[in-house]
Amino acid sequence: MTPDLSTPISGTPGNDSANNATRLLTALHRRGGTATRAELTADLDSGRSAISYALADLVERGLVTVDERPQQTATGAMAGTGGGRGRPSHLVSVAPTSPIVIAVHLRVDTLDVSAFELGGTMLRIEREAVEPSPDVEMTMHRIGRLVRLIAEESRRPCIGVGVSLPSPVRATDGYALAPRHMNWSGIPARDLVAAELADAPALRGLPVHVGNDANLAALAEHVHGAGKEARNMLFVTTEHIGIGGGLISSGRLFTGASGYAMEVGHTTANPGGEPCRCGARGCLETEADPRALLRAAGRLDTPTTGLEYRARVVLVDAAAGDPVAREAADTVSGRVGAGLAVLVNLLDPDRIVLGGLLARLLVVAPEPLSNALHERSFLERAVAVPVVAAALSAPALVGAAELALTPLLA
Amino acid sequence: MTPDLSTPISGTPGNDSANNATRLLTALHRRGGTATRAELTADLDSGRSAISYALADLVERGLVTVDERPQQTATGAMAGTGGGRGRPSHLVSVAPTSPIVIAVHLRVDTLDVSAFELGGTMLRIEREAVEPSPDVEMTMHRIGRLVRLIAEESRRPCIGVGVSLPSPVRATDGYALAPRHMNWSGIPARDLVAAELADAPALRGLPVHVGNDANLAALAEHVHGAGKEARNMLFVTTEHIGIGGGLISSGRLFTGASGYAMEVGHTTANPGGEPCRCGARGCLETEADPRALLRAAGRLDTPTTGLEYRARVVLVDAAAGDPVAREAADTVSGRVGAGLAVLVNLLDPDRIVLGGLLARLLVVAPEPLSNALHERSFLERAVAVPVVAAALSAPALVGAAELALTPLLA
DNA sequence: TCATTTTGTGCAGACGTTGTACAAATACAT
DNA sequence: ATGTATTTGTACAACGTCTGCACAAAATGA
Repeated sequence: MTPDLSTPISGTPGNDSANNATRLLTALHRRGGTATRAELTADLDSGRSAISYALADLVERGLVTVDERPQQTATGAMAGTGGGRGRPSHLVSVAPTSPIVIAVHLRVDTLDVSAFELGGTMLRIEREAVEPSPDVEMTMHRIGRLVRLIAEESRRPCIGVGVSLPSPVRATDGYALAPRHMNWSGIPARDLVAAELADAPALRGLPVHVGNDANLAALAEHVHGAGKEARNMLFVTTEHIGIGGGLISSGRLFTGASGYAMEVGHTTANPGGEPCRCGARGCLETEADPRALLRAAGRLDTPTTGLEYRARVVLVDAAAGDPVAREAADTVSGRVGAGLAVLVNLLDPDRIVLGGLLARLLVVAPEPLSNALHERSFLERAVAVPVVAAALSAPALVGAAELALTPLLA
Repeated sequence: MTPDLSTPISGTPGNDSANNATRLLTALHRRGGTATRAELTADLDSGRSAISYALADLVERGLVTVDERPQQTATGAMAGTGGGRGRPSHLVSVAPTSPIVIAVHLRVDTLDVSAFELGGTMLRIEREAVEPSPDVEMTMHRIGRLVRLIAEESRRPCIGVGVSLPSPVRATDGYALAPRHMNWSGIPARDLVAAELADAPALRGLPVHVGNDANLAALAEHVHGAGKEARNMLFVTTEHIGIGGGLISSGRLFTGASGYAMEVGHTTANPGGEPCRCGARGCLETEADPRALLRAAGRLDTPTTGLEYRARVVLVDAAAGDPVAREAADTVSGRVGAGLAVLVNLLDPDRIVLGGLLARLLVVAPEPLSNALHERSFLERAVAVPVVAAALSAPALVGAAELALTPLLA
């Protein structure tokens, strides 16, 4: 049984995308793919019969299944309900026949390709190592091969491919402007990936969505991770070299007009600090990425190999009591706080999520960060923005899946 | 005939606000209050009968009127249509019985209170001078008196009051955190204005909306001014002291989680410049507000009187050939460009609108600004963001009206 | 005067949503 | 066991919005 997506998941005959069926599917997705009918009814705050109607639609399309008699555990307690009084609620789940998406995440040293279903569940992942400064064409071939492999072996309809790249990505055509540290000058990423899919009849013409890695990580943390409850979430991360950022505004990913928004690397974190390639001094990128931490710890000898790992070691040493490492962690932590303050003044988030090395830094040295944030930001006088570490292990990959799922949930 | 707003301008029985009637009203509003049916049909791209249906609703409610026989001019050309072939389109206008809103704009030296109707037409304005460091209670009384006066004399139903304040405003309760340069410490603005309305039976309980002046100016320029075509518009302005900003994201005002977003005054414009009250150096606020221009021109003798006017004189002199004034204008212009570059890297707007003194500066000295913007911003490599001067004479006032109208158009 | 073009209207039908009343399924007290 | 309270799912009728089609209306141009 293949799901029927030929007709739009309607709404008013015309152009309404905020109908109950779509909202229901979105609510189920945000709950991780499994929820009771009662929970979904509460999420949508409509009547129970509205849910019946919408649910029937989704079931008929093969997108969800309803278990009317949730399995009783050995003790007799219900699986889905809280165990209260009253008739136990049916359990709604993503159907095993429901469509999947393929997510691709290209990093400096690894390539991840993965299948996701509704709810954000990762079904399978393939990881390959990437050599430094890889060949564009060969990399695209490898992406294409893995996507085809996973899509075919999954034996489920695939409705889209999401690609996460370490580069600003033009929204109109998925062109990657400047893939960071790949020695690539700019590539028409969406078209290149789409061309790879043209070889497989089943995948030809499949929509390909491309996004910036940090933006997608922000999206993922918002939907499934540490920013679930937030509606205006600022995400900042660092991996390898440079700083990436993403913003969720009113529950939606803030992309800017062209898709280049939230290049936070050149926010001032330390006026009069190290000179940056952008011409200014003391940018977040030069003061708080793995290189900066290694430099502060006096360990920046071999420039560009295993930066992130070696920076993590500094944090481990700091936690273990190494005074030099501790000093370095505190210094960088303060710089991060100062940079975040600038962003808070501009963006007024209700939550800040830190990813990559910054998440680990937050655990090892939280005080300098929050102190600097409080001192420097005007809004902190009125609202204390919680700063938390990211919750997902592969946020950009999940975000790429999220991107490919949006047409279904929009 | 008073318009009937008791039932929601429906849509689906439940909670749909994106129905044709509302969309039609919004389209009419954005066209300035007058449009042909054909134009509205195109704006909504639905069938003609859908417009018929929605329009009948709005006419019945007394919100709009339809002129079926648009006046022919002396030459015989139609007023509304382009004069092409075919049946001429009916002319749709905001009804003279339609509701109005009252807009209030409090500045350091003036208080404006004004009536607006749908379409953004200002019906009447009352302006009073405000003494430096005014008494809060007295100022609120004056606001209340003018609002009641205008609302009563307009003889039309009033559906809301919008208030623009030179302060960050908390979204939840309309509390003005720190009214700039008023010597006020923070006031529950919404409640105070609402209390003033309680005296007049006709206005009691009327919704009061409070917003930051720069945010509201941004909103106004987006809907009726220089940012009409933009969907991601950055607005920056300066009046008297300090720098204000606002952002339109995907066609909607970006407020942040609490309403404090876009405090752009402390964006770095000149690393190592003048020390700022925020602790950093070279903030936009210290490098590009009227004081900064006066300082650069060597005319900052008497600190805080008529700053904006005297700064304008500097620009006039610069345009007339005064070398010192010219040098000052060029310097400040470059600083503005550098500050905008930081914002462009973060926010990726498709248009920048400058208001107040910055609009005049843009006319007198555009090159240093655009050069600095191009040099410093990464995105400029890919997209050249147009920078234009504001088009409205009282944008914050119009924005306050816009704020009060949103419940009708949402 | 007639064809062409563009625009408004009437009408029937479809569809999503809701509210109400009722049935089903549990926990808890007796 | 039995009944009551509580919570949840379903059937059904009604409503209101939107659409598409066919037709009428109002202009231009040959």
